[in-house]
Amino acid sequence: MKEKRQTIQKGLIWEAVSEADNHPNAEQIYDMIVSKHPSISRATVYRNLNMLVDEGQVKRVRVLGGPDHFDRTLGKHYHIQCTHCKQVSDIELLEDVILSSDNIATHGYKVESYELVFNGICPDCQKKYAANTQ
Amino acid sequence: MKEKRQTIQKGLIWEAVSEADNHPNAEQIYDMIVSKHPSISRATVYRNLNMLVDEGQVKRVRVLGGPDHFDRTLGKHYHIQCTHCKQVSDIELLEDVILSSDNIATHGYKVESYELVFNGICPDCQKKYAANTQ
DNA sequence: CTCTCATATGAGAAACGATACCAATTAGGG
DNA sequence: CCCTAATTGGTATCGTTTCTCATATGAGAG
Repeated sequence: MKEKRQTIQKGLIWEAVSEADNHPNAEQIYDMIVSKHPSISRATVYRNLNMLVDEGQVKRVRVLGGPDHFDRTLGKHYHIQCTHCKQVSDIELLEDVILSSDNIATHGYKVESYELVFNGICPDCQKKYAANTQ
Repeated sequence: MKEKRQTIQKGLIWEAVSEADNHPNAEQIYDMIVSKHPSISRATVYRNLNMLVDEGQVKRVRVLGGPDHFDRTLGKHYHIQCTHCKQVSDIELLEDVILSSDNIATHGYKVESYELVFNGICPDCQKKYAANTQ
């Protein structure tokens, strides 16, 4: 029974996500790899990212109205995206949001999950805005 | 000073959102209008939906990994999307989630907003699943 | 070590949602 | 009833992602 081969591309993609500390998106991961392995295809990056997410090795960070980002940190935490530079960062809730099912009027829905995404301005962009008025 | 003309297209689009009780997306709104006004263009639907959102006349409901939906209900509430049929419905939190800034470790970010989107299975799809095993 | 073949890759096309562009139309003030 | 800037319809383009398919390759069998 042959399945799930270990390829050098998959290794490189996992490595890229693991080394990045900035929640890269697929394009950024492609850019990180293409210098070492110029023949890699975008399709391969997307395919393997999906596999790695399915296998639970990396986490997909969806944001609103933009490409998915990918996270090496697997534990439960939330994310904030800079409205200017689109960078994604971790964000922690000191007191976790508890959304128990008896706090939701579901109108017959069976609630499976929720996603909580923050938007804001990152430290770098705050500085830029302070310096010059744009 | 000429600005913000009232066009029949804009009227039809507002009407469609107002009459729909199912948080339609742009394509569904286009479908609703095209029977009465066959010459309308998708571009006009997108343009006017953006205008109506800017003017505060309808609310944009972003979901993760799918087209935006539009809501005639303007007050603060949340949404749930069916993972099967992609239908969007209102959902109310009996006790509102309070995300005060001193409950968030922001790592230097200036938090502006957050979006909370639920996923689940709608009543119709629950029935379908109960009936036949897929 | 080689053969085999199912799985993965690379390259490009296509899907999909949304926006940009531009010539033609039109709302609505004068 | 004009005039003209705002809006429209049609199409091209964009950004992100998936699909297709011929070629290449990992890894188990011999």
